[in-house]
Amino acid sequence: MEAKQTILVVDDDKSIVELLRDFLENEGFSVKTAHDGDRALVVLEENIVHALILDIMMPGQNGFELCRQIRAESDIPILFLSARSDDVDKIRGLALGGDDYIVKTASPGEIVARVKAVLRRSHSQSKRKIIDHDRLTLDLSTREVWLDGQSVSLTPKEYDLLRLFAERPKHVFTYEQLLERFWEGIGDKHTVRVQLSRLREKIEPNPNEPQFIMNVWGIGYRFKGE
Amino acid sequence: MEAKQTILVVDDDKSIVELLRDFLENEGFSVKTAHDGDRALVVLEENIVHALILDIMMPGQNGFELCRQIRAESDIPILFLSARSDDVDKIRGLALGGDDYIVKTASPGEIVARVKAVLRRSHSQSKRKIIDHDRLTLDLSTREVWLDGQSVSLTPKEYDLLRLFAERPKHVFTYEQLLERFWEGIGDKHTVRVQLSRLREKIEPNPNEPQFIMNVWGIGYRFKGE
DNA sequence: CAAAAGAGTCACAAAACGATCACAACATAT
DNA sequence: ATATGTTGTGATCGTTTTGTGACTCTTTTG
Repeated sequence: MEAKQTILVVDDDKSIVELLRDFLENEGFSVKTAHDGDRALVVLEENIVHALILDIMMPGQNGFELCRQIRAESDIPILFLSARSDDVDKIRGLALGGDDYIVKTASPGEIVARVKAVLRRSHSQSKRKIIDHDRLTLDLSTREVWLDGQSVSLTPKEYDLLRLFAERPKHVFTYEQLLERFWEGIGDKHTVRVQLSRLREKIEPNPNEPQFIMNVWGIGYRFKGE
Repeated sequence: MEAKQTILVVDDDKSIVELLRDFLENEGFSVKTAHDGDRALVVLEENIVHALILDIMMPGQNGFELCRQIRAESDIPILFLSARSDDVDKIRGLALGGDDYIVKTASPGEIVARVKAVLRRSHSQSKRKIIDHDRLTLDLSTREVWLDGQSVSLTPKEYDLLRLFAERPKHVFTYEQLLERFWEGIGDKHTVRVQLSRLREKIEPNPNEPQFIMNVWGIGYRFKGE
């Protein structure tokens, strides 16, 4: 008894739009359409849309520009449509969280599969994964961190490190493992130490007596147990 | 009455993927496949996968990057595939817990054997790798040690020594073997004795009458047997 | 039982390790 | 272009670990 999911298809080529509408409606989706960027923005404002299929190459305002505007407002997953597969790299660079791309020559089945996959991902992501260690809380979907309910602002690397540790409490990570994972294997232990020092300064009530990230002499670090 | 185990094979080379599928299905595994990292992530979300065979060199997002993303989410064992054996060192650094690697030239039988080994390990590891000798307990993944339930803090060398002994109770290690293994062959018996003296002080209820690490006159040491 | 070799302990110094600061390089946002 | 934030590197300082030498205790052996 699940509500229909709504997909917005944006393409100046009307035959493609109608083709996609057929496939998607067939699969039980509700479909909205737009033939240019401005129209798309209007539709987005007037409807609850769960995902967007967007042609990159459109006259006037192109797909990338539109994408940026949308992204400023929401996290809705976007599936990029492109005629040639050359653009794929560009799209990769642009792609965020739940995004994907399709070449126009893809089969109906494949397109529908991608749409479903993208929706599933954004779904499970919106279920909000949270890690909680009494005083410290991480929200994995928003990358927010709180200490005693107080929001803490971390840099990307700080957050990534903390998340790894918090997800596997008590597990000891060696310097080598951390370097491999966060520094592509280049750098030395010192880099790790400095980074963790900075992280501690932000999340440890008293950095001199760490409560969360403990050092394991000669080996590496681990997140506190119990 | 055991459920089939599912293996995900990720490689851009479709012929290799199908080859592996044949071998593995033949052995009673259920096999999923993906030809790039993004697809792999989707498959992982949609299925219960017990192990992953992953090509390191793939166009676009490479295997290391994918591995990192997966590792952020789960502990699933990963078997790395590589064409050349040069990468082995890198993989070693990256590998955690139950991981392993295979060169593409390996025989079908070998590959299947590795998969099974890795699954066995991850199985017994999820039960946490622990060595227990009634009064003394080691947790190999966190390097923690307890004596009568009381946590004992050991230095790296102390721990490494203890672990070696505890893993092979009753086995006699000569001074020469210990020096070879922990001191790169340089140093003399005296060094070993001092080190073990310190270790005993921490783990022996009464260091004058050792319960765990016994001396073998003129030869070396061994861990107690019953 | 005495001598010799092995084993254990203690104290001290050298070495390795860890934390932090300051600054430069780099990236990002405005 | 400027300002801001992030990250890596080098220098420094305090701490922990570890090797060494002196000394004592124990076991073996003749």
